[in-house]
Amino acid sequence: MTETTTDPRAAAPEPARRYDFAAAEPRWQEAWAARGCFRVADVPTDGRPKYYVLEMFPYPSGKIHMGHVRNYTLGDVVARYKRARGFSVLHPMGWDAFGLPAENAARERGIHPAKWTWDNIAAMRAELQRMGLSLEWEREFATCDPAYYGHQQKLFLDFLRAGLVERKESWVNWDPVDGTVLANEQVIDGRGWRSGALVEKKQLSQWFLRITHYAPELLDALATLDRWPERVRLMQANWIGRSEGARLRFALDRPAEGITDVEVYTTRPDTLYGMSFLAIAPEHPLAAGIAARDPKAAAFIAECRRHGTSEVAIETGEKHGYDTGLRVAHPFVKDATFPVWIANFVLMDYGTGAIFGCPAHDQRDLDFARKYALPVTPVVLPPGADAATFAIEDTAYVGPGTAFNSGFLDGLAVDAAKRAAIAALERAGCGAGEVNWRLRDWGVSRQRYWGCPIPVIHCAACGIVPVPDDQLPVRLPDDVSFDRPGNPLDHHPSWKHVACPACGAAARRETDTFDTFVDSSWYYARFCSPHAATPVDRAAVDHWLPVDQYIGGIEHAILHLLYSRFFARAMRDTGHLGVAEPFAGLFTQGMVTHESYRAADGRWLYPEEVERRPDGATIVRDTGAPVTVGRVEAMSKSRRNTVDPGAIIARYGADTARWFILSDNPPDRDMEWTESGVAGAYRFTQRLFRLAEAAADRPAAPPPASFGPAALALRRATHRTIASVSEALDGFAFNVAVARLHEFANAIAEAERAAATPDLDWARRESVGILARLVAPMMPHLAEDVHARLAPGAPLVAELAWPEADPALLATETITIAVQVNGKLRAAIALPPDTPRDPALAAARAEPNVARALEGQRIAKEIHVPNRIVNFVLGA
RNA sequence: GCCCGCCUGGCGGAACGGUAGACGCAGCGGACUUAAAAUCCGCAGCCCGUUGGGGCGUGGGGGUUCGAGUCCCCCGGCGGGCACCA
Repeated sequence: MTETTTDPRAAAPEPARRYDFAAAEPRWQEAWAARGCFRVADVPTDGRPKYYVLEMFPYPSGKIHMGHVRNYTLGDVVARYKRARGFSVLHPMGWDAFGLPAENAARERGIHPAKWTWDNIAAMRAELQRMGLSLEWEREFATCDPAYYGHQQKLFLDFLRAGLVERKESWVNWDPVDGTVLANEQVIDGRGWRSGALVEKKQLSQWFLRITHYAPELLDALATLDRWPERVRLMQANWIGRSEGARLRFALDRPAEGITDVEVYTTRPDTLYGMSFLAIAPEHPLAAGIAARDPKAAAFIAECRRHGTSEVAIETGEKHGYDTGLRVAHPFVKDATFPVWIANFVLMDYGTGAIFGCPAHDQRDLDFARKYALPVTPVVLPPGADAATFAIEDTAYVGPGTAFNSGFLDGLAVDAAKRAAIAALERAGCGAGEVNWRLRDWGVSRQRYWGCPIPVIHCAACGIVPVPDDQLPVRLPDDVSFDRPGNPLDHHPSWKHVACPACGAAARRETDTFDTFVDSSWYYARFCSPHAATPVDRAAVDHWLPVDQYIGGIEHAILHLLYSRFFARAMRDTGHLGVAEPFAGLFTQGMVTHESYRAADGRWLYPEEVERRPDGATIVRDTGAPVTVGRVEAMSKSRRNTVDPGAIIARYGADTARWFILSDNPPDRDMEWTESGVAGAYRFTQRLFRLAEAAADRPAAPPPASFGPAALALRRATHRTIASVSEALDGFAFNVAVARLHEFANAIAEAERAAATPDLDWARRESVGILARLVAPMMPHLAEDVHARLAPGAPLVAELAWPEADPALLATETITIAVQVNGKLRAAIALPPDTPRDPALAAARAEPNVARALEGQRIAKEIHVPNRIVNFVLGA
């Protein structure tokens, strides 16, 4: 299927010549591949400056979606543009191929995860290749290939030797029926998504990468990432969460299970006088001690375990507590004691797992205090408030102010009060100032089959024993079954039974696999030398890294990018890399959205099932039944508001799809995919082709000695467009580049209507030739076609340098200046560039409309901004 | 709940603090055609006015400025992230 025209009259005796994308696109794709246009060496020696363009590699779900089309089109524009600008461009592609969906397919449909994954890769590779991306396919790899993950195991072992790996306990969501750990997204209303069983928290011994070791560096280096979006840096800074506060000990009124005091971390030591309770996490050792002799406490803790581990679940869930009956002494107030509660909103992972509650100045504490009728004493007085009447209702006061009701702190501003409180704690020997981090170590253990095996062996005698380098990769076994709950690696009859590499005794292989974020934390480095026998070739990464432009979804703003930044540092400290920051430039694209449609019975409908009638009504195409048009939202299978890129490319061609996706709006915002928008983009490809045909029909001749007004005007438009499109592409304003090219096409069409003269003919051929090269990053196939028509036998556009604007043709003769009276527009005057103040003001006053507005008025001020504006400010 | 964004005609958007609405989509009018499609040309923020022109307008409210879509504060709506989805 190519064109949709089946009307026999379309094949009339003199058919209009049309651009046949279906024939042209594969032809140019083959030409690029045959000439090796996009190939670079691992360690180039040609002296060109390097530029590494990388888009986030896809998960091989089976089909590409519009989000991929957008992501890879953006990257391809950058890659092609930088190549034309003289850079040696590295632009690779691969597959983030481990993950849960493959295991789900195995459990639900009996397909082996490896087969499912590799079949999907083959299908998606073919789809990507039809997009005409300037990728170097010779560098392709998939993370599920032992040739990749073996190197990952080597990196892990190097990290282990460098002290960057730790084994510790952590809490997970446990599905007791399926016998598996659940992702937060698999916990729905407290139940496992598949089994429906009530989820429990369970403690497991897991592998952790010590990302917290780099917390200060990861935070400080954000300031150097000046080509990252500010909001991503902000999100990362908040995630790392450096806080200054105090660690302090509260003495228990009576020891419980050998524990005599509770340590608390607080960022608000200035509010200690507002304390009304102390709360510990349900997982706190003291809580366990109390539960041992108090069945009600044990029941409360068990109840807390039935809720999810996610921050959302903890923060939005109703606050519950259990009063242990224990009390603690206040560090500053003699004889004052406060109750110790176990509370479900206290996080064991942050600080010390215990807090002191100051309800007046912390919303969570206030909610808790109101629920259990605990006292609320304000101790920070907002500026201008009256100490006698200031009271807290439903909202905690967290703003600035001065301490009151606070003994020796009274009258101090918040910051000064914090310092004074810390100093007092240190003098009293019960606490000290401390910097704390929100960032936690990265738990990488997953109890799953379809992931990279963690290369260690557990030996009863030797403990944890790394798999020797010469036994890498530790390969996944192929013969696994998914018919039982739990981890297939653990169930495998023989795989885990191995001899200890150290002592030779019977030992057990680690059956956990890595979090798939590990796979994607260093793939950018592997692409520099994808066939190296070591994880990376040092000369190759030294040449290519960091990635100059990384492009992907904002949803990866925190985890993937932070893990990659960590991995680069860990690889640096183990000698694999010379850089700490993997991505010098980052661009985060918006989502692709579409209207959603619902039938009368509530069933979601695919866009191709509905039709919009001329009167505006939307109906089911086959039945004529009415359709409810829903919100425009992210494309998703469940709402069926998806558009298949394969179908779009088959119907309109890759260039049209690329052009529309670039033209619709700025790339960092969400875009709406519309049928009319694609159709418009398609019309433009045909229009451009017709302009090229018309220009190619003009005789080719050497440049004339001089140009008449029409030819000069066209040449000015041509060179202004070179400048404006270059500027737009440099700034990622691809929609603006598209608009400038539309204007340029309009200018060429206008010139086409003028009488043919040799100078104008020459300018027409020049303009269309330049148009082809300016359009090439976005519509590379059509650009080649047009270029080949104008200059048969010339090099490919993909091999040409970017056009240069002639400065002489960029200068203008007049500039339009706005004239305002009291800031209101009253006229526009045309002046030579850089007209000085006095003549500009005189010309402005001479405008009838301005003169009328100024008549009889006193002018208080005259503003003149050269080449921009004149503003007369009238006096009182 | 916490953190981070976004909001401009019917729609997507453009706009170094300096003529708001470039360009496109949809729409309307015209040309071409026996007719239609395709194509080409033109109109178009809203309101008042025959014209010249005037008023109002960038989610709402306030502020800074000669001048605010743009900078600051408050409010509203929509979206992203929250550590085992990728």
